Amino acid sequence: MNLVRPSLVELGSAEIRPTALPDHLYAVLKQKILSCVLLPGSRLVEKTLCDEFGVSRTPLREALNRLNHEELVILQPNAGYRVAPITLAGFRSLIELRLIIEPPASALAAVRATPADLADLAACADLPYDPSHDQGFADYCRGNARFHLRIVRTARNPRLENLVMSALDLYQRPTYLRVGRQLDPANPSARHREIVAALAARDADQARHLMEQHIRRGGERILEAMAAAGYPEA
Amino acid sequence: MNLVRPSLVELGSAEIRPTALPDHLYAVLKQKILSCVLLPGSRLVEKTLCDEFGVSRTPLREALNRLNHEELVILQPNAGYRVAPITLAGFRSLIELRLIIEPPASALAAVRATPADLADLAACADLPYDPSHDQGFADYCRGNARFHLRIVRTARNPRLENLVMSALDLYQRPTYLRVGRQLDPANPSARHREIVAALAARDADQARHLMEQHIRRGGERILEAMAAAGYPEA
DNA sequence: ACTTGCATACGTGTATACAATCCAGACTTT
DNA sequence: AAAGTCTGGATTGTATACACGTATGCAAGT
Repeated sequence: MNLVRPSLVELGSAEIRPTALPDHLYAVLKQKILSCVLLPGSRLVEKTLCDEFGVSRTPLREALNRLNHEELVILQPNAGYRVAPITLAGFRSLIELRLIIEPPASALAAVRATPADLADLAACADLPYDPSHDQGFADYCRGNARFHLRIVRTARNPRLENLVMSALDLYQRPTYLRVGRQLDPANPSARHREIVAALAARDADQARHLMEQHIRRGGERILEAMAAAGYPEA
Repeated sequence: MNLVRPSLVELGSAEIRPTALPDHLYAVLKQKILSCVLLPGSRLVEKTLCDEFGVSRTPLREALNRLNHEELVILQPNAGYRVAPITLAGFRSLIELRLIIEPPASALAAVRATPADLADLAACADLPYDPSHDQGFADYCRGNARFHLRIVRTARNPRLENLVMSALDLYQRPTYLRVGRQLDPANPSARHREIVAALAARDADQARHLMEQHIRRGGERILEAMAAAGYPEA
């Protein structure tokens, strides 16, 4: 490698020693895909990316393989890579997954939350919601994901946490494409606060129920917007 | 590559064209790890494995990376690979995951099952249970996994299917170590048939409930045996 | 005897060269 | 003119050589 590695824009995080090359490439590519800087369906060529990042094919291929197994890029053997397309069926299965995992995880969180968790969650619940600017919209999306992830973390099961993290990642892509952006009715902070209140009251059933409603409504809204925008079924 | 690739023992499956090298290595290593031919904690060295399989490091590393991300092997940077250890906490989180996913998936299956699904499931429900021989025990484990996977497939959500597949894989390892083998009370075929009956009756709630009981009991039994066998908490 | 420092060997991390495969376009043939 | 085939280029798949970091064993000093 003969190029200085560009430092990953990492908000707040210390980033002491330079990240391992494949991890770094993975993170950057993933960010570009999730934020639709690399559009769904666009072609990815190893050589081109190597030149762009100033690395050889070996670490890059490791990153692409990882993205491939997470279904963010598609690799047709001996043919090439493409950024995974966005489909209605794919998004539906994602909503279904979230509906299965996050409500029970919230119920667990109601049982297992410490006072520190609750304080943290209360701080995460309120989101800055300013859809008039791109940056404001992006901040809102990240804040929303952070809240949901923080809930699952409170359930104290690392497997669940990883799963939801991955699901939220995939979830952000249609959102970033501004599908359903204008349809956003109101800031979901109110609903978030209700959920936190249920956790604080140790009301597992209520937490489960509120989370289910919350995810279902948001998912249906985006799904409708996607259908209206003409995304393919599969 | 100058060596004939050993064909993967694939029961029934056609295996038309030779599998891609990394996929093949991944499958073989995974099988060895899950069946505890490669014991938890044992060291894996790239060069050694390369010689053994007659391939170069590139495709092998791809397989190891995949296993690493699935938490079947652990890689400490610049130090080496080890087969992931088995811990009580890890297994507990796995049970919790199955308890969250499979019961709702069964409920979905009750709604979405076709007559063909039901026939298939009925055929999968009965397991050959002969714990007196190693082979009989292994067959039982595989049959059990196949049944649970067939249920989830009936839910018609590929994401759920992949998740449960991965969870069942990890689940088999403690079982293969014969932990809790002698404690096995009876063939679970009866419980499986009850679940299939609930699906056939389109009784989603009953299917969910039965599946939850089934997983909880099996999990607790293995967990107790693991604790008795002295597996570490973490 | 125990600790500390260094040298060496071992194993992973990266780069690059080579082989196999697929696709596109042009040419030939019917 | 249409269809089939062949050839060239592009891109991934694999192998291998080199660079770097880490651990281990030995020796010297306390």
